[in-house]
Amino acid sequence: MTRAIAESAVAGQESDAVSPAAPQDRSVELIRLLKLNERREPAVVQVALWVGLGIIEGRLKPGEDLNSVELSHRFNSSRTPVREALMLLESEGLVEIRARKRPRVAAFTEQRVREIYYVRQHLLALVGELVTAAATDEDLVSMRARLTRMEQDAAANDIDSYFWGHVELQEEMARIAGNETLKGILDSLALRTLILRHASLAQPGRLAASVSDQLRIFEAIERRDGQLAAMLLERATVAALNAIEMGEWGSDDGNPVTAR
Amino acid sequence: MTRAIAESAVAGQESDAVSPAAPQDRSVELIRLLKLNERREPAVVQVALWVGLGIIEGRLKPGEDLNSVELSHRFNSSRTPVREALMLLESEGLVEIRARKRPRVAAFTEQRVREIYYVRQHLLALVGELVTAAATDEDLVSMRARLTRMEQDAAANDIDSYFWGHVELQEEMARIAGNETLKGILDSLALRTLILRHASLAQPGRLAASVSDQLRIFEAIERRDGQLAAMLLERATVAALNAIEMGEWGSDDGNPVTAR
DNA sequence: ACTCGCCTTTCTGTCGACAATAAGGTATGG
DNA sequence: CCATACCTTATTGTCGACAGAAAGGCGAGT
Repeated sequence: MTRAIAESAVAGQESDAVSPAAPQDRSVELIRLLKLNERREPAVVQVALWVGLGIIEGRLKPGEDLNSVELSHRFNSSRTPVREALMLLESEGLVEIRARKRPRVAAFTEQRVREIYYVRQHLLALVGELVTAAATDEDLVSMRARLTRMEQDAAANDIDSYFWGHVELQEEMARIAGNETLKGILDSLALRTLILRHASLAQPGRLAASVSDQLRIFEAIERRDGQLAAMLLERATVAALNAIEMGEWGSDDGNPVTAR
Repeated sequence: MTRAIAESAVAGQESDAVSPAAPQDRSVELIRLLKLNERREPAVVQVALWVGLGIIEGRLKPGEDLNSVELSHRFNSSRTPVREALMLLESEGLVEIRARKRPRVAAFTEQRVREIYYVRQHLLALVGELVTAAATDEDLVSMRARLTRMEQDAAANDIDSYFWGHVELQEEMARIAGNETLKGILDSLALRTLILRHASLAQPGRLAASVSDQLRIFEAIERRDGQLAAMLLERATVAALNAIEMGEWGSDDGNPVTAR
């Protein structure tokens, strides 16, 4: 029996109480990322959020079993909505479901992470160009406000809050870019790397570097220099990958990774 | 009650018998595209294939209701596997499921199609570069063989067979490119446009133009000119979109669409 | 004839139960 | 002591039933 789930939280409804800033903001954001807005059967959403957040925050480890009967007990429901929630998470790459085997928390190879960042890098470049062309003055104001908050988070060394602010900023840029398909793909890719990104931000100096990158990107957009914005976004993405690789696998040397 | 499903096929197992060439090849290809290999509960696969093929072939029209109880009767199963199959198709964008409403065949706006092609265009350019760098001699032989078959299909004006050959060729290129994530995204995008692509190939001259495009792309790969391959793939994708837009919405003028 | 609201029917989401299968543990043999 | 085969247990996938929500039809009122 998999006891890990039973140990890792108590009530099932409120397993937060960890972060000081925004207790349910991340749930709201995750609901958007998982597209749970439309498909809002309460039980399904509840399970998907708890498991999804658990994976992203590292409470549930890669490869760990996700026992559907135990989850159903935890949420006082039957296995049907649990299975549905797990399938939703599977479609976003957070969970692996193979026939007749226990669902597991998805595990990435280093190769897979490189792949994701390679695609992300190029898609974010597209976003950079599109967002520069499409951003209204209000959009710029909104983005600037977000950046200010992120700067404050960074100054306070509040990694968690900065992290989610960063996620929301990229989501907003994708929205402004006006290509829902592109946004959906980026959301999906973002989800798969959330846990890694979160960890990489904890590295010394990484937070400051990220803030600096985001500021330069915003300035390029503000000056309507789409090519520059695209290039900066691309480089910032490569930098994020490098940070992840150093943190996660302890890159033997400091060579920048040429994402393939 | 939705009678459409009941009318549009009889047995539920074999609803092909339409094309002369490869009766189940397209099922095999669709199984790959829908990633049903690993998740091979027979009932689920059966339903997903029947509905998915129905959507792609146009047997099931956009917006049409997908009554789960009727589908379960059709396949002598309960609604559980049917629901699961529909969720799989939803995650690939072929079906829309909203809470407490009937699942429907997904309907695209023209805007959405443009979005998809905009992303596809850029991702295929990436594939062009990667595949040129990574293709072994055997890969080239295999691609050449595919192209030969496609030429024959085109000469025989066998749109259906050419169409699936084209799908398989792009799948193979993505595979050779060696980025599974990229391949997965392209598969997903491809699925959503299969029905449109199929229709657009029926336009006079479109088949020949497509063959010509594919040949030039292959030659660029063969000569290891990645940049050219990328550019040609991008242009071919734009051309495909133009064909779709003319066919589907009867473009008022002949101006090439600048995919946005 | 047309609109609005009620009522019936149909369908979805959920549940607990059951058979089949995988996982894990135990005993057996080398 | 380790490996293998068997057996027990736990877990999955499926089913039919049921409550509640949509959808559609019907009638009353204008």
